[in-house]
Amino acid sequence: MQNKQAITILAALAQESRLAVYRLLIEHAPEGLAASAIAEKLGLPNATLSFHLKELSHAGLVSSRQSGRFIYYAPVIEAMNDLIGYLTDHCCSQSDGTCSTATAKCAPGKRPAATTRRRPTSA
Amino acid sequence: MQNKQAITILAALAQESRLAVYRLLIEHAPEGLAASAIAEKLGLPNATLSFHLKELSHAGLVSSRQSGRFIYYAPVIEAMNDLIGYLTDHCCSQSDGTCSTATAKCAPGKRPAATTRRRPTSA
DNA sequence: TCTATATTTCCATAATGATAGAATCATTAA
DNA sequence: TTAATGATTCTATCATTATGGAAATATAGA
Repeated sequence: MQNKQAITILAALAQESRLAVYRLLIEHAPEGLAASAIAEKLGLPNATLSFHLKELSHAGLVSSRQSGRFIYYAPVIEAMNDLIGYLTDHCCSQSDGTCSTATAKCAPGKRPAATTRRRPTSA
Repeated sequence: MQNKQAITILAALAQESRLAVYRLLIEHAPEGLAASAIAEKLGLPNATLSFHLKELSHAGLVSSRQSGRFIYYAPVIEAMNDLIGYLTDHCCSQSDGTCSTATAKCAPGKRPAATTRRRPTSA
């Protein structure tokens, strides 16, 4: 993943409403949700939501498909994976050539689906 | 990790100069670099760099320590780990209670230190 | 067609973020 | 104390992003 692409994705997620939209879509993956449903669930005006969906879309974090009068938005897991990969590749010391401590923390072998969970210090 | 904290960190990283600063510091972990060295290496005016360092600092992504007339900035790996943890916890479908596909991608068991690397599709 | 609904674009406004020169503060050495 | 250097804050300016009402653009059903 390129630097600029990472910045685009980071910026897309670094906004309260957009992060909420993305997380909501994750909860409804892989089908996604219609824009109207998102707007209602998050209490966002249509125009505002549309603006944010465009941002997320542009960043490649969500995809859209039309179904009748509805447009369904769904998360693009791969984009998030790429971002996590990018961060993981740059989250640990590279001066000594290894990622010893950090890797253990960054990429634990197995993890349960959790909402409020601490990173395991000793994976 | 809280939502707002994640947004703060994401916003701190979602800026070209700041991401460059952070990556530079990662290359020089754990000692870090003096502000002057960062400014020189990245070609940033002092005032501009100081502004960005404050942002990174505020987000908890870097720490600073004074040494003589120099102030050394170092990356806080834990903050990045927390962010990756947060993203990992929300990067995959939760509707079915599992993270099957996504987990394999998000959290590969072991990975080498790489600069330009693709996420392994089959971990 | 006409109507209702879903969504986006347009637009103006407000809020926030970035930039960098100049002034200021802090530390050290002479 | 004075001078030199490292770093931050002050300040003004410019640029970007967010907001949301109103108008415009689809789509589907009557």
